[in-house]
Amino acid sequence: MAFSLTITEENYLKAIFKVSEKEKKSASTNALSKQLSTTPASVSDMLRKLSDKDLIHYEKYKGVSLTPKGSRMATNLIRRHRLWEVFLVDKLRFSWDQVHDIAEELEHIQSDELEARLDAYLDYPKFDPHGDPIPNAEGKFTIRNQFQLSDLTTGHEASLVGVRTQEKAFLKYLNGLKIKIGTTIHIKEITEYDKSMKIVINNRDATTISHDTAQNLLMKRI
Amino acid sequence: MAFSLTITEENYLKAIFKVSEKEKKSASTNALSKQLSTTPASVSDMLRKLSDKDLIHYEKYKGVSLTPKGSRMATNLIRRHRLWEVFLVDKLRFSWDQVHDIAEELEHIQSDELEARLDAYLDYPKFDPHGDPIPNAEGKFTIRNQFQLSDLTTGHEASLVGVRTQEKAFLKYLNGLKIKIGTTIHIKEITEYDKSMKIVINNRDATTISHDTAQNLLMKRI
DNA sequence: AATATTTTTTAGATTAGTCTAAATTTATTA
DNA sequence: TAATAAATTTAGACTAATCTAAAAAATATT
Repeated sequence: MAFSLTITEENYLKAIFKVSEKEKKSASTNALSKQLSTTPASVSDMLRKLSDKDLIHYEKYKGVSLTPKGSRMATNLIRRHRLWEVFLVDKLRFSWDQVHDIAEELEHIQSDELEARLDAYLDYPKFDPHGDPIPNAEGKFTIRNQFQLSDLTTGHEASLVGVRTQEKAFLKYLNGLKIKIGTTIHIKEITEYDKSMKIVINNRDATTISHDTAQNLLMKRI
Repeated sequence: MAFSLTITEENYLKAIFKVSEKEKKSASTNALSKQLSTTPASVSDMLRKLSDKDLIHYEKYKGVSLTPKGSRMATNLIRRHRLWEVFLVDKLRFSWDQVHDIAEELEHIQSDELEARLDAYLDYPKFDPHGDPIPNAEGKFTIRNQFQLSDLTTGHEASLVGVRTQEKAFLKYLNGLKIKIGTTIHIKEITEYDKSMKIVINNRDATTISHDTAQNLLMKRI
């Protein structure tokens, strides 16, 4: 029996998934309140509710983790979110910095049939427009060999497969540099004192990027 | 300043629009409670709120009508609903009896940009999969010369442009008869006592339909 | 180990949307 | 037109999600 959650409950599950993934351990009340822009008190309340529904493992003062059931629902939301992002970029020609908020709403539309048909219509994409993997219907993520551009040394080149942050300002900055998924980056020089990099983009434009930027670019060998 | 309403408020506006249109006058509390499957008490509460926001004209015990502002919001919801239905049928290959409930959720996604891009992607459709007109961005509906199949006499033929009800059972019945938008119907015979009609569909299959069915088929001359 | 600090939970309130039951207004009909 | 019925509104209560302030537990520090 497919029981359904409120949008708020769904957002809590997603937040728990994200925080646990980032911190590599159970999520704290405080971390969740930050992720969700609510107060810790609200989080405590909701954790009790989600626990009653068997979606999370929760012991007071000990942090939370998802049960298999909660995890399935969270990955399904991520799947829907990323499928909609592909739709918005590939079909409706939105740019990659415009799609997050809209997909944040679209992911809550309740229909397995819609999810399946959208997936087929988009030709079963494995990655979203930011290079993040789209879990399959069973919740499995494709793992990819990737590394930060900042890990590369002078003279080497690599191809962009993803970004580590989706801040709009960052994505727009990349637009300006004509850097997108698939773009080739060649490292010409690394400044020693601040690790900034002189790079060539797609064998055409030369520019210099900060270490911070280089850390946010996920690459694969060509 | 584009202020936004809750999904519930939006649904009330749509209900008021629909009831007023059907009854050709201001909507009563009871009619709205039926349309929305709530109690009259809930409707009274909400009417006060919508009135405070200048979305409806409301005098206690006198029924309600939409203000220009409320009307704009209602027609915009109808526009979005119908655009999504076109998407679901034309692009995702849903059948016309499956799309209402999903569009009912999709219409509430808040993004003018999304609406505009979807419209362009679908090539600015003027009618939805049930033949209902899609209002333009200014809220204007295309008016069409149409009549019920039941108004036609023996020997004449016409082409289906819409349906008067979207009950799933009715739409599925039409699927079974291979009747859809654009289908040609030729009237062979009308039984006098119950007004049932012997018809030929697309110059191929002959069948008999009830007067009730004939009243729900909207046609245009060929 | 005792104290101070941080984190988390509880208590009590608030808002949106809903309900039932009672009160009030409007409409119908005898 | 007075009585009855129907429609509508109000009163009071409930749930979900949130908040602030206070209490309690866990962690860090001296």
